[in-house]
Amino acid sequence: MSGPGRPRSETVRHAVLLAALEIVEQSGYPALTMEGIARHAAVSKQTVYRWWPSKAAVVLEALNDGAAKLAPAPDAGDLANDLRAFLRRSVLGARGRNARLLVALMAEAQLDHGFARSFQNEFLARRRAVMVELLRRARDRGEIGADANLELIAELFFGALWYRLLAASGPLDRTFADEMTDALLQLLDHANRSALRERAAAASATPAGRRRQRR
Amino acid sequence: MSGPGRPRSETVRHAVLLAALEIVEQSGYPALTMEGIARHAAVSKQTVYRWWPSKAAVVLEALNDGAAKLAPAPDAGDLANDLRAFLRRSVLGARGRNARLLVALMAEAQLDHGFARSFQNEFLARRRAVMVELLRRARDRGEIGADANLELIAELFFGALWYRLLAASGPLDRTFADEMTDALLQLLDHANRSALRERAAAASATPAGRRRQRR
DNA sequence: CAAATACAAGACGGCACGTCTTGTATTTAT
DNA sequence: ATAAATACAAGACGTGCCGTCTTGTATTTG
Repeated sequence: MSGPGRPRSETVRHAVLLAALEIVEQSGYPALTMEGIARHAAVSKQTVYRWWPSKAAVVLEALNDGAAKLAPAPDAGDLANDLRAFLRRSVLGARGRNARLLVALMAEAQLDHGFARSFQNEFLARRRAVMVELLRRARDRGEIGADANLELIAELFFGALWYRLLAASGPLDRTFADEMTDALLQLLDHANRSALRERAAAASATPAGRRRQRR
Repeated sequence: MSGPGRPRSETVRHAVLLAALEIVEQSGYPALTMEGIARHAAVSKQTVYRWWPSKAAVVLEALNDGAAKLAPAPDAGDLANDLRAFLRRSVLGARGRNARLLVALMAEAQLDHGFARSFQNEFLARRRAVMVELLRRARDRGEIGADANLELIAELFFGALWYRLLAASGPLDRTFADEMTDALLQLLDHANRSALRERAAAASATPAGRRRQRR
């Protein structure tokens, strides 16, 4: 399968990712340089450039490596509980060391168009997709009106999350996650009621089933 | 009033701000350097460093200089119309050249803690404050329940706005502004109804199991 | 005139950039 | 075994910007 030639060293790869994380931890992302990564990893500079086009690419891979696989959304079959769990996990996962890495990557994405593409496709869009999938399941179960703009709902959440990360406008705690959950549920509930109202208009009145069904 | 010594040259100040804008326009923010600013403005490098600590500070001043004064929120005495107008203006004002400057400044704020303070205090917080003030007036008129979390509402909007700017998740058009308006109005409307319900709840015990309470 | 401040011009060492060169190590195909 | 192909180490190289410093000139107030 793999052609001729010396295979890529997994040891080197890990050393580079680890070095990047350690430098960021000790000196902050702005102090991270390609040269510094190579030095700290005891690796040739050329080798770093061979596999990663920029320090941001290194950090992104380190971050994704740490998260291993993209955590799937909870699926207990109940919108309110699933959404609450997902938002809590997302909010709490964007603190501490991860917060430092995330804001650095978002900053870099604004300054490097090439990296921006990777970051949007391999990170931001995927996170939104997980949440939209969670919402879509609820919609298929009939918990949400078919007219709900799921993408916009996801954007509202990730927008607020990133805004707190980038603008330091407030804490990223469970209270924030739950306030967001309540707000989003309310928006979705409204869409649901609208849909019900329309459906009811056709087949006489089932008066105001204004309840999200709990299983 | 001003002490002895040669006064600061307003000509030089304008030349520096203009040079920064032109360089960003022509070559992009990453290509902007303190040296380049000085060269392009035909000004001594030392002079630039005397008045601005970083290129981001130059750009921020250029941006604020362009906006002249912070545009006040519309105040026609009607929440829905005022909010819609404000969001439309905010969204449309974050496009084109401004978009390039804004994302660059947000990026820089993540990499430079000193600049982050200025940016948050002299820009982000002020924009939020204008919107919160708009909402507060509506609350004083009784259009919004007294328990509504106005700061969170403002965060939802600016979060989504910045997310579209930074993550390129969708267009910054009037449709987006109006969708946001509808969503926020709905959240505020709910708060209003909650307040009414609580006031009326003195008479009847609330049966409903598991109601989301606002804090 | 003296003191104080602003500005011009440019030198300076330091550092990271990204590329290039040279040599060695490790794998596959013949 | 040999050749081809690829990975890696080590480091030189020119370029550009960093932020500071030096020297000299211009402009204002007291």
